Amino acid sequence: MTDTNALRERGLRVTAPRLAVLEAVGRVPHATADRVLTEVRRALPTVSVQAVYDVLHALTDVGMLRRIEPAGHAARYERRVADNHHHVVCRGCGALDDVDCAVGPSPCLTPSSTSGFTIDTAEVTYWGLCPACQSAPDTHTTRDQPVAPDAA
Amino acid sequence: MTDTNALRERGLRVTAPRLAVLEAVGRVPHATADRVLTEVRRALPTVSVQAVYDVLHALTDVGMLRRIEPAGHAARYERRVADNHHHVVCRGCGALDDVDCAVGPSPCLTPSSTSGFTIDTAEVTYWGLCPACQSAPDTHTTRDQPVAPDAA
DNA sequence: CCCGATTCTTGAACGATTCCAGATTGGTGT
DNA sequence: ACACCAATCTGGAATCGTTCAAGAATCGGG
Repeated sequence: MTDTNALRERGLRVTAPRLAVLEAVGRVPHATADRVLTEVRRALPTVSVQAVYDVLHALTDVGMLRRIEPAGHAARYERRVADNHHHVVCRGCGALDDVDCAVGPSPCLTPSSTSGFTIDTAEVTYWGLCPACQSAPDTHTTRDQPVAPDAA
Repeated sequence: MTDTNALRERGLRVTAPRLAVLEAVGRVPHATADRVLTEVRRALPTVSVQAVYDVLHALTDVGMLRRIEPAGHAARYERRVADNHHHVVCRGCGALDDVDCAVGPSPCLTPSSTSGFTIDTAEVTYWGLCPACQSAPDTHTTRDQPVAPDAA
């Protein structure tokens, strides 16, 4: 299945920015909007900030991308794989990685009392320290030279 | 245990803004910083935005408050009770409520592979619709109640 | 190949939060 | 009680990520 066909199937027009965004998110695991912009501009130097946001929204809406929004950090995007995995976020540098849930397909999905809410999703986020921040306890104050695994 | 004593025990100074913030957060279940500011100003009209943020941070740091940051919404604060409960967030209006985890003390707390991360917390957020938004699917734009503006 | 709807560009605005510098205050030691 | 000094507060401006607005460009069915 090509990206072109995938777009058509969902009733979306096939445009250069959209293909480029899909390619970029596929290549850079958990890219921020800003990172996507940078990547896309290597191929299409003129794409606007707005175009990237529009495309990310459009693709997220039709389920071709998944958006992750760790508290206190910019949103990240990943190509949606059908599985229901979760994420770890580093408290030090914000690095993000995938985590498969150890216990069954959907644990925690059935809260005891929901106060009348209709629940459609349960989202699990793990917080901790990435390997780099474990060995360099206070280095995260240096915002300019992040040791973050996916920052470079 | 008075708030005054609780503050002293943690080595924090006892100031009017701090007591007022504690009182406000205790009274308004999941208040945003802005809401806390409004509440506090009823008693102390001159407190600054900054003072409220400073106090919220200080109290959060020593564990007297817990901060909740639902994706796409302003942070909320609650008086910490020792239990480990989770939260439901309404996709329609951003309403937030407490949820007790149905399955045991800490399910999902042991992910299979953590990519070398040291995990200290597992956070669970449920997403769905609150009772009001279930019966009024698209009406939340016309509501006067200043709940969080939503991207939906 | 033409047209209308969708998508893109540019540029400015936005809300939540933080940074800054200086004035004020709490509470420990005397 | 008194003074002192660091912790705290005030006011205002700045920051980040994201969105709004209006017009120009593009996609793709007929």
